[in-house]
Amino acid sequence: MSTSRNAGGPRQRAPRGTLSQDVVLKAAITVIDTEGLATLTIGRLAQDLGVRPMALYTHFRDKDAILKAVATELLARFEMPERRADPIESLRGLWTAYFRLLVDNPALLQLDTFTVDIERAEPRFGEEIYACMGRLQLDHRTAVASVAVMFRFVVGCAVVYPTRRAWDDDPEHWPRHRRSLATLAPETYPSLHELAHDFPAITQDTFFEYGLETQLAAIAAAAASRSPSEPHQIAAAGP
Amino acid sequence: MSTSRNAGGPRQRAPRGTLSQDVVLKAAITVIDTEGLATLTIGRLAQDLGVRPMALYTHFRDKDAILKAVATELLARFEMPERRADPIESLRGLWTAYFRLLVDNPALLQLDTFTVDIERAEPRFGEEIYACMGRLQLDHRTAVASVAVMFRFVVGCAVVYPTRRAWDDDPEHWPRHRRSLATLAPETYPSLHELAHDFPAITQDTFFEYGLETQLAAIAAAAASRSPSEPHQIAAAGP
DNA sequence: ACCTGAACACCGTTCAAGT
DNA sequence: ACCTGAACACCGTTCAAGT
Repeated sequence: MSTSRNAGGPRQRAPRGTLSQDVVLKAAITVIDTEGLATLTIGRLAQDLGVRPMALYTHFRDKDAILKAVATELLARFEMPERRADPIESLRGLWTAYFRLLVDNPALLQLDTFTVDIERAEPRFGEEIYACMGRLQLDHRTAVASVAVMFRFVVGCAVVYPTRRAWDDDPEHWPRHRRSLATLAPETYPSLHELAHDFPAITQDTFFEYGLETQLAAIAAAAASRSPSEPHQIAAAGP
Repeated sequence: MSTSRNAGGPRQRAPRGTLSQDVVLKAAITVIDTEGLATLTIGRLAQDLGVRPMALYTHFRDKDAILKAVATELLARFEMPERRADPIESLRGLWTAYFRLLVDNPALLQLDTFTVDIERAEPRFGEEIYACMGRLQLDHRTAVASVAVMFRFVVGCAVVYPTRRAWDDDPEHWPRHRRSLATLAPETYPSLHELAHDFPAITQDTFFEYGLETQLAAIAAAAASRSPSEPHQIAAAGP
C-alpha cells in the first residue's frame, strides 16, 4: 500500500531512472493528502521514493520549487462548473466550487496566500466570474469589489474550516459550548448568557452557504437597481 | 536602540535575575512586531536577552508555551470601542476594531486559527456583538450565522492583507495588472479583456469597508423585516 | 532556583565524489 | 546525467553539571 521502494535489509543504490520531476511531485502530493503539509520533508520524500535525500536536488532546485509545483498541481484540481442561464446561479456554482477546492486541499492556503489567487492562476475562473458580472450589467467598480469581498469570505471560511470542522462531528461540542456560556455572569454578559439556553448548532458548510446567499442577494439587488426594467435572468452575453 | 544586553567582547555569565516570564514575553513580542514571527527562534531570543538558549527553559516549558503567551498578549491589544446608540453603528465599530487588530498583528493569524477566536478569548467582544443583535431583535440563528459570516470575512481580509497591502502603495501595480489583462485573448477571455481598459484600483481597506457595509445592510434588512413597526435605531437594551 | 555546555535528533542545503 | 556521503549551519530540546 505504501509507495516506499526500499523493502528492508541493506539499502541498495537506487537505479538511474528512479526519479523525475513528475514522480517527486506525485509523492509530495501523496504525503500532503494523507498526512498534511507539515510532514512533508526532503528526508521523508526521499524515504518514500527509496532514494537518498540529495537525489531530489537533481530534479528540483530546492524545497521551495517542489512546493511551488505542488501548489500548481493542487490548483489544477479546481473543477469549473457548467455555465448556467442565470448569472446568479453561475456565481453560486463558481464560488462553491472554489470553496470546495480550498477546503479539500487545505495545503493551498498554507503554501502561500498568493498562490490561492485563483483569479490569476485560473483565468477561466476570473473570466466566468466577470462574465456573470457583465451579464448583470454591473459597473466595473461594483464588480471588482463584489469579487474581492466574496474571495475574502471564501478564504476566511477555508482558513477557519479545519479547526472547526471537528465541531460539526462532535455531538458533545455544542452542549459543552452552551454550558460554558451558562457559567458567564448574567450581569456582565447578559446576551451571551441568554444564548446558553438556545444556541443553534450550525455546520461550517451552512455558514458558508448563508454568507454566499447574503452576498448573492446583494449582487442581485445592485443589478436590479441598475437595470430595473430588465430582470437578470434574461440578460444575455452580448458582444 | 537594541534590547541586546551583551555589549561585545567575551560573553559573561548572565546574572541570576536576568530572566522572567514577563521579560521573555516582551522580548518575543518585540521580535514579532519588528521582524515577524518567522524570525522568532529560541536562539535569537536568547541573544537579544544576553543569555544562553537553555536559560529560557527555566521560565517556559517549551517554545509553544511562549507562543501561547504571545497570542494572549497580542489578543489583549484589542481596543473595545464605545457602545453607540445605533446597534448597526456599534457593529460597524466592533468589527472594524477586530479587523484592525488582525491586520496590525498578523502573527495572530499565523499562530493558530483558534486563538484568533476573539468571541471566546474576549467575552466582552462577543457580549457587545450579541447585545447589538438582541437590540435588533434578531433570532438566535440569524444572529449566530451573521456573526459567523462577518468573522470569516474579517479573517479572510486579514489573511490576504499582508501580500496585497504592498499593491496599494505601488503606483505601478494596477497599470501592470491592466497590461497583463490586455494580453489575454479577447475571444476566450472577453470579460477580463474588457476590464483591462478600466480596472478600478481599490485599496485593501476599501474592500473591507465595502464588505462590511454589505453585511451590515443585510443585518439591518433582516431586523427591519422582523420588526417592521420599530426602526432599529430606537430599540433599547431592555430585559 | 536559575543559568549553562555538551549532546541529540531533526531541518534544508553545498560540495565533491562516486557510477 | 543522476545518485550519494560527508559536512555545514541551522532548528528545538534533554540531561547533567555548574553557581
